[in-house]
Amino acid sequence: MKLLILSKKWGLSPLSEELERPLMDILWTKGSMKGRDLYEEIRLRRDIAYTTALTVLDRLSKKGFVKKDRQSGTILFTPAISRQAYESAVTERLVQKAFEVSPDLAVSAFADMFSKMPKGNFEKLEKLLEEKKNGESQG
Amino acid sequence: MKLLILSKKWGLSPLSEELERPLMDILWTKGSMKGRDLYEEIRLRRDIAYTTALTVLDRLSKKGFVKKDRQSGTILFTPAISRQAYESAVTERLVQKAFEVSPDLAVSAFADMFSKMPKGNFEKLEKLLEEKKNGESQG
DNA sequence: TTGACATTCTACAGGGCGTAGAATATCATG
DNA sequence: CATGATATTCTACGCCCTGTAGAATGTCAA
Repeated sequence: MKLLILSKKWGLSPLSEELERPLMDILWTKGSMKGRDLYEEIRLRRDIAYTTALTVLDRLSKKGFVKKDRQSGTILFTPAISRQAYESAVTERLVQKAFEVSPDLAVSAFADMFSKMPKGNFEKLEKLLEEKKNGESQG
Repeated sequence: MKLLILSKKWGLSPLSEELERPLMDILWTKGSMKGRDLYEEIRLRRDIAYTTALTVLDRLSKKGFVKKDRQSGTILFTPAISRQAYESAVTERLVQKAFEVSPDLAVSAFADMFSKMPKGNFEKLEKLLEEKKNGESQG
């Protein structure tokens, strides 16, 4: 099974770096939090109002990124999707789009990328490719 | 030298598929055109006003995608960047972003991509990688 | 100078997001 | 149960991007 984060209204929305992503980062790091604590945390970095944080958090929940569980009056915010899953979905989308534009160019862009990276990844890729070549498509 | 299509205001703007891209496609295909002709062309696909097409064309020129040359009253619109260059810049950006999110995940996303592709690309990549490995970074 | 045609200006709508005050809900406690 | 503290939701505005197009203005041949 594959998480897609695709809704009618927000086709994958790579979270905005401005506020959404930072908020998710906090949540991903801390696990579950009350709005107030989340606010305290984000406040360390940006000078915004409490309601601003809460509004965005609410939108995030409507987009399916955050789960809200009422714990007697106070709501507990929890990531509805793991950082891993999110990053995975995003990279997948990006890569997919790159190939949509042009497989050839995508391939060279990648090759290029590798020429600027630590050797380690090189072997990693070759290994992955080798696996794929031999057809283990483990899901 | 590397085309970036980056402006203060429009950081790479992958052209919208709605109108911008279709217009550029026409321009890329036909080379240079007068506004009227371009309009006739786009009109075959979408029912919009002449000024709509011209407005978008104008914005495109402000973004640096289109060059406008006045030919006695009438303007000749010409792509300021080739389709190739555009696609190249876009895929590069996409790939780059994928790696920014997570090199590991980017690599597997790519490997994944390859497992669903014609064999040809497989060898192509291996060849490219081989080249990079041996350090020919031809510009 | 005028009329036909082209280009530019101005404007609005709609969606996303940051922003936050107003309104409302929840709950412990008196 | 009423109240006040605290939390959540509603409503709204601004800004940006893009599609949309009429109004205003420019260009040129006749």
